[in-house]
Amino acid sequence: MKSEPDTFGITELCNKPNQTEHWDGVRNYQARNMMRDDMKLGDLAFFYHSNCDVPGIVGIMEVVKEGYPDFFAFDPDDKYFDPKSDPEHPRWIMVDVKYVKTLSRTITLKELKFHEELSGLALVRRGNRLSIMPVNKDQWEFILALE
DNA sequence: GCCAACGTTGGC
DNA sequence: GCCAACGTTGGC
Repeated sequence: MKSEPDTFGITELCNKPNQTEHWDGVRNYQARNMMRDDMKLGDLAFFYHSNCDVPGIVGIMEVVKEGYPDFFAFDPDDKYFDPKSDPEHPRWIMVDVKYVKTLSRTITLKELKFHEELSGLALVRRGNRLSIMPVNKDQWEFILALE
């Protein structure tokens, strides 16, 4: 799961009450569908810092609440307001994630691209701008072993 | 700051 | 349903 550290980095998540925060503001259907359909309680996710000096994986978090309406879309004053979404028919979904750990070092995008074993990773595929992407078990373990 | 790669919008 | 125009993402 990507986030820009200037906006919301892993340190911010760590400092939240209960080290938990809702992953709001996703306004892409593919990413939404993953939060709605695929992400289950207890699932782990990498925290990825994007659009920064050293893009890469910086930590791990856990899904502590499954998909529910992103209520920021209902607030006309919010940056993520979407008039096409309302409480009766919510268009956007978020999950709650809890901080698990910060990696001892950043596993950089450059590294992830370098390893042949990770060539199937959506993150390293050309032009992929999704903010949430799947990681399978083999990829997960391989990445963790790089730490 | 540049720009490639996408996603979305809206006219037709 | 097509596709040009536009906006956004995000690495570099």
